[in-house]
Amino acid sequence: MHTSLHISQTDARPMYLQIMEQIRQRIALGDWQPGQELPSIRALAVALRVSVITVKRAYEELGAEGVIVTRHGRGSFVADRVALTNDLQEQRLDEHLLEAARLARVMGLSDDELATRLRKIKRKLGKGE
Amino acid sequence: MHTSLHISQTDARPMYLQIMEQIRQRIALGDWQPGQELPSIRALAVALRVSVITVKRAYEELGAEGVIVTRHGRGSFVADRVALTNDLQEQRLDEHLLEAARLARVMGLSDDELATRLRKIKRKLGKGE
DNA sequence: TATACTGTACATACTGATATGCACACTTCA
DNA sequence: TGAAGTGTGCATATCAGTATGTACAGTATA
Repeated sequence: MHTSLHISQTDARPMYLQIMEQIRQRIALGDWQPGQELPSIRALAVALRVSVITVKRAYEELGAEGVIVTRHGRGSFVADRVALTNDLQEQRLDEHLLEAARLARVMGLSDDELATRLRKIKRKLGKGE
Repeated sequence: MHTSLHISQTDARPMYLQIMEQIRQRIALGDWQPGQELPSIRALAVALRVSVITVKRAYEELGAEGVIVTRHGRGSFVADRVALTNDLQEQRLDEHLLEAARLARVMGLSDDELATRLRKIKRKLGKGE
């Protein structure tokens, strides 16, 4: 199954978030298909040199988001219809973007300046955390 | 001087942040003028029923932002040239962009997708109002 | 049904952020 | 100079988030 997920020690974000993100990405890329079984939490824990519980937490939250489905004693699977982007998150994203756009207009920022600002912040985000 | 700052217990954000924000607002509104002395940390601590140290922390961070200036043994004062209206807006803009970037990453959105989303929202904003 | 896989529950440890009290240092001015 | 006002340093308490190991429970199948 060559999971090839990995934990970055230099990444300040919690491990369970890193795991969640990489799984989301695998699914988004079509690398892992709907219905397909995910690595067991034990197997993944060993591969990542991380506690079972940490993987469990990642799976739990992905389950709550509807990205995967977990069955006691059976395993975890990519959800059939993957609402990969949570509606709630999408709504929050738009709220922040809208407020940002409003402020930018008030401050007289051009589209380019705003876009540049966003890029800069994304860079910092990727590096710092 | 009727400070009339207050701490909301129902507000989940830390007290020192609430204090910072209210002081920024007073200054932005011109309620507190450049050079004007702020309440002493002790006085404010008593008024807000909060520890001296909590107020100190708020003042420290406002000092680091250049919004106020603190002199040992003298007191704290509104900074002389407070480009606060703009700084404040700029800060809020960055906060929204940062949160948007965070969400986008969590949702697995690419840079392009995020930028497109922002453009779309800006268009709608320009038309609607 | 026994075995070897699955996931789960729980008690605990560690860390960083937040909030605190009190003794101390600086400044002003009567 | 001393009293009364400023801010500061430090040791500590509390809490939420993160991470852990191990004993337990469900499922499949030889």
